[in-house]
Amino acid sequence: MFKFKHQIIFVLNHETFRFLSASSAASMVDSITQTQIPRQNLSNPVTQIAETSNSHFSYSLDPKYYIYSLLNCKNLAQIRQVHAQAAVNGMLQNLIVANKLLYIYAQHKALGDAYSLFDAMRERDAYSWSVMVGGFAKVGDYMNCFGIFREYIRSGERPDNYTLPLVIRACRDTVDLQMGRLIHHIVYKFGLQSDTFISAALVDMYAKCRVVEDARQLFDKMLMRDLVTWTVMIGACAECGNANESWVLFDRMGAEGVVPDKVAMVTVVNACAKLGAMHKARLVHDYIWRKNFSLDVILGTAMVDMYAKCGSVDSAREIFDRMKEKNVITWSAMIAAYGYHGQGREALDLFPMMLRSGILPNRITFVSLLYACSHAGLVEEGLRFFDLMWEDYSVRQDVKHYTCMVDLLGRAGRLDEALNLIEDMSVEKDEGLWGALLGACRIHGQIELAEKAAKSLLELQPQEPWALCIAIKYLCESR
DNA sequence: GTAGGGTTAG
Repeated sequence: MFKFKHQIIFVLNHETFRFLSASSAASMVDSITQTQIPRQNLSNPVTQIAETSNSHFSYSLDPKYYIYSLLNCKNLAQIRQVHAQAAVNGMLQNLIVANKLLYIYAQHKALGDAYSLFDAMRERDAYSWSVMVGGFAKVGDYMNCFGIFREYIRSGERPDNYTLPLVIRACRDTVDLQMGRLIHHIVYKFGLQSDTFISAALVDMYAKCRVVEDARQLFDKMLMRDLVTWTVMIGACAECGNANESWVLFDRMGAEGVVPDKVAMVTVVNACAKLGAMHKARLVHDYIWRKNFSLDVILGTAMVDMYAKCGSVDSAREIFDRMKEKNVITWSAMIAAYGYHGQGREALDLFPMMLRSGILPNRITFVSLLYACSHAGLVEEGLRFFDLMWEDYSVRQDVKHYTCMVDLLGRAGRLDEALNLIEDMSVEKDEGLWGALLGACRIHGQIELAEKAAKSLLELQPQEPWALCIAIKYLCESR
C-alpha cells in the first residue's frame, strides 16, 4: 500500500490533477487508504436493550424528546438506552435524532457504537459524515478517519468546509505530508481553496510537516486571513527556527487591523522564548499587561518559560508566583528554568511545594529535576530522585532520565557508574545517551572508554550515518 | 437542529 502511495504522489502534481474528474479523485483516495471499520457486533448492546426492556420505554415520537434526553446522558449506558428507545419507536429514521446520537457517541469516544449506527443509516448528510471523520480523529484512529473520508468522497458527495479541516488536521497530527498534499489536491478539485477554515488548516499542516515554504506560499496567496491563520503562521515561523519572522508577522497582523486574542499571545510569547531576547520579552509582557489579558495557566506558563529562556529566572519566578492556577507543566517549566540557570537547589525546593499544592510529577518533571541536579553537581540528590520517581510516583525511567544520570555521573567523574547504568538499562538507547557518555569521556580524557562507547554506538546503529559522525567527533575531541 | 480552527514544560 505504501509503495503505491508514494508512486502516486510522485507522478501527479497540481496541474495534472486539475484535469482529472471527481471520480478519479475518489479512486485516488481509494488507493491510498485501507478502511478497517469495526463491523457491528452480533450482540449489539442497543438491540439487547431494545429487546429486553421496551416495556419501560416511553413512546414519544417527538424528536426534541430524544435530543433533550441525549443532552442529559452522563455515560455510554444512558446513550445506548436512548438509542434503543429511538430504535423501538422508529425514530432512527429521523436524521436529526440519528445525527445527534452520532454526535453524542463521538463525544463519548464510542466510535464502535457510532459507526454501527452510521452504517445502518439510510439517509446521511454532511453533518453525519463530518461527525464520523472528526470522531475517529478524536480517538486517534486515523486509519478509519481517512477511511470514512474516502467513503465520503466515493459516495459522490461534495466534501464541505467542516469535514475537510478535520482530515487536514488528521494529516497534521500524523505528520502525513503525502496524504496532506493529496487532500490539498481535492480541495482544489472542489474549488474550496478560498475557505478560511480549510486554508488555515492547510497552512498549519504544511508548517507541522516542516514544509514551511509551502505554508508560507499558501499564506501569502490567501485573500482573507483571519486571526487563526495569522496565529498559525506566526507559530510556524517560530517552530521552524525563524522567530524573528514571527515578530514581523505579529506587527503586520496588527497593522492589518487583526486583534490578537489569548491564544495568539501565547504563540507570540512562545516565539519570543525561542528568540531569547529580553528586550522583546519585556515588550510582549507590557503588551499583555496593557491589553488586560488575564494570566491563565497556559499564558502564564508560556511567560514563565519565556522569561527563563530570555535570561531572567527572577522575572520567571515573579510570574510564577502571581499565577493563581498552576499545573504540572507550570511547575516543570519553573523547575527547568532553575535547572538551566544552574540553580539546582531552587529547582529541588520547588518539588515539595508542588506536591503540597496537589500536583503530581510526570516524566518531564523528573527530566527537569535530574537536569537541574546534573547542572548543579548535586549527585546524591539526583540518584535519590532517579530511584524515587518509580518507587514513589510510578513514573518509569526512560532514556531521557538515563541520559541525565549519565551526564550527572559523568560530570562528577564517576564514569564507571555511568557505564554500568547504561549496560544495565532495559530501555532502548539513543543518540543522546551515548552523546552524554562521550561528552563525559571528553571532559575527563577517558579515551579508552570513549572508544568503547563509540563502538557500542556503532554496533547499535551501524546503518545510521549520524552514529559514525558523533563517534568520530567525540573521539577526535578526546584526543 | 447541528459541527469545525490556532496555545504551555524536557
